[in-house]
Amino acid sequence: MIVRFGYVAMSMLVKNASPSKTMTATSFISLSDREAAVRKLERIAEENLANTMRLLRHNRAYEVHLYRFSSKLVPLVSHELLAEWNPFPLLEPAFRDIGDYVKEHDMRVSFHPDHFTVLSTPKEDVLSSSYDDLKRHVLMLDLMGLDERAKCNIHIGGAYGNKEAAMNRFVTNFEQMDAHIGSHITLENDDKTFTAVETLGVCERLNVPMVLDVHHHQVNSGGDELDIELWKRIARTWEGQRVPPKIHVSSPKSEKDPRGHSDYVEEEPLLRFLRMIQEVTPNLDVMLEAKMKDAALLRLMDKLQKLDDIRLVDQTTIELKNTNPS
DNA sequence: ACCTGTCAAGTCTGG
DNA sequence: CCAGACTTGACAGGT
Repeated sequence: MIVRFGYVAMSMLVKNASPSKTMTATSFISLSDREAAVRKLERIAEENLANTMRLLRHNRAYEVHLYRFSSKLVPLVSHELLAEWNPFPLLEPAFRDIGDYVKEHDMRVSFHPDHFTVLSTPKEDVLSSSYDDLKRHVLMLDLMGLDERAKCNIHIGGAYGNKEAAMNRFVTNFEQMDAHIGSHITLENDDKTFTAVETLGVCERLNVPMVLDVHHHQVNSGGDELDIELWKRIARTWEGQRVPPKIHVSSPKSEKDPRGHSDYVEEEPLLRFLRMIQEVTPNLDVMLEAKMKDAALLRLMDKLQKLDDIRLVDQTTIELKNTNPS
């Protein structure tokens, strides 16, 4: 089994390379020259895209093949103050450069729109801004020239006191969307509301791939065990996709705060999972969600490479050998 | 240079 | 019905 690892948005190793710089709405308003304020926002966006390129070069140097873009590349873009603003023509060359680099080096990239993108909502205005947000994320992928292998990962959303109704609303609202947008979406189980089994059910209804978050399942399992049969169903949602299944891993911050994310990732729970699925899954991608980002990734690789059943393929890819053929 | 409070968003909880 | 918690990285203003 071949497993690749990646990290989210920002680097702990590359200094001053934030891809998420922004401006507050308050300070935008406080600038008397609106034209100048908009130009400032555009400069920040260009800086975020330039830093994203720096991070991709860093990823190439460290042989990191998996990366999630920041969802805050363009500051205030969804704010009502800037409803008339369209910065994308200006930013198109920068997006294209990023996409060219991703394709040239065979990287797998994604977005994770923030948790206020909620397709299960009963509110018309929330649904409308959720559509806008997804549209904008897919537009950015389009500007990069990336196809449906590049995903926007979201959660089901709120339950509003009735999970069944909320899931049905999600399905209906999803089906209303342009199929092009839908082809870029993955669904992930969350840490409070929709469990892995519930999320999987929605994925199967919509024929959408599911990103399993192992940590979320630990704190919000609904009593369901993550066994090989459940994994086979999850893996099946990736059939026909041109990318391997992806999972998220992170470790609990503490006993007091089991849902929080710790700085680094414990290897033992991950290894148990990988050893369970290795016979049915030849290729897997693992996104680390740790506070220490790429530093956590390198530390995990350092620990994994010492194990007898693991061989490093490159700096962030392992081969897990099958030591239990039965 | 560093520290503390504030900011974006939607949902959920408590009062 | 409304205020506050939740989450996260970064701004903003202070020392």
